Amino acid sequence: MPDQRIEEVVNKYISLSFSVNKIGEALVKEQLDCDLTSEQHYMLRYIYQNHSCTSSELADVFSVKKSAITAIITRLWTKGLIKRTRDENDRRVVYLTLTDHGNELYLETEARIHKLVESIITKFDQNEIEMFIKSYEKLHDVLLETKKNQLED
Amino acid sequence: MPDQRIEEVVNKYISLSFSVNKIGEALVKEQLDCDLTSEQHYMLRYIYQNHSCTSSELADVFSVKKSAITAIITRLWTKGLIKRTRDENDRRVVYLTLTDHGNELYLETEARIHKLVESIITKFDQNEIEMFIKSYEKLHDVLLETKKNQLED
DNA sequence: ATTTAATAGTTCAACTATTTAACTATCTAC
DNA sequence: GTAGATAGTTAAATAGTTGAACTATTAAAT
Repeated sequence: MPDQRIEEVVNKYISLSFSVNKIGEALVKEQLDCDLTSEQHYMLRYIYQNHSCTSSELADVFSVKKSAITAIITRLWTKGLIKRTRDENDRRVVYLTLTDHGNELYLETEARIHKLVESIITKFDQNEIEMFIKSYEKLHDVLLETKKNQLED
Repeated sequence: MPDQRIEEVVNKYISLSFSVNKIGEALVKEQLDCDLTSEQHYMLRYIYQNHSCTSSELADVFSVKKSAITAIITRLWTKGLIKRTRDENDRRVVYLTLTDHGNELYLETEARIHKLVESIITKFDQNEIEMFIKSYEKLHDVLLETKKNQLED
């Protein structure tokens, strides 16, 4: 690829990713309950999908410090959406799981978000969206790799 | 597309977009000066690309309320990175422009981010990245349309 | 011309998210 | 047993965001 085209693609990617993210987040936020924030929802999502997880795991996945996770999960705990359980073999470790209420709320919210995303996905033809997802997955892998390389610096 | 596959694609899109955004943002944040936040940088970026803009425009582009913009631009103003100029024909309107310092800082930072994004983009073959960008653009258009439709509700 | 309605941006208070630094257990390695 | 490392928490400070109210200012209606 000629250098000039790379420059254009890079610029386009930066602008698109910014805008897609902003609008995407705003649309998702409208599907949330008034007392659940976007970060909180994604946290419930991760816990739901993994049945249980630790603060360190969340900190890694969300690319933030452990103390940020503590603040968010304390709010979720205060709302009765998650519970904390100490690991019996390593008392430093706390497992986070969803309460019944947390489970219900998550599922209701996620259903609304699914509907939203579905309305968007179905505007693409099948071949195009499959190719897009495949490249998105590759992008994800490249970003993960880049993140790991920078951690080693 | 069969319903089941739609469900899979939707779920995959939600997970990927969350993760790509989180990691992408973390990587970008590492290219910033220690006293410039991600939001502030993107604001400088928008002002730079448009030479001048209003708070309302920024609020629309960033999908936030005008008061959020006021808070951010006041911080940028305090740092000497932008200036405010009242429109002479409509005294309610304030135009935001970059100062020389703001300009310099933006360009330096953006160069580092470009390098980062370039290192990622060049991991794709030309055909794939061109197709990806094309679909990303379409996604952007669909999201914009969806946002507009929801504003009318 | 006057009044009412709408708009741009600001202010304020409250809340959420994030960081850093320090801390309290707890575990691991020697 | 001691030193070092780790998981998660605490506290303070900063940034971002919302909703409500506000101050001009402009536009529309009367």
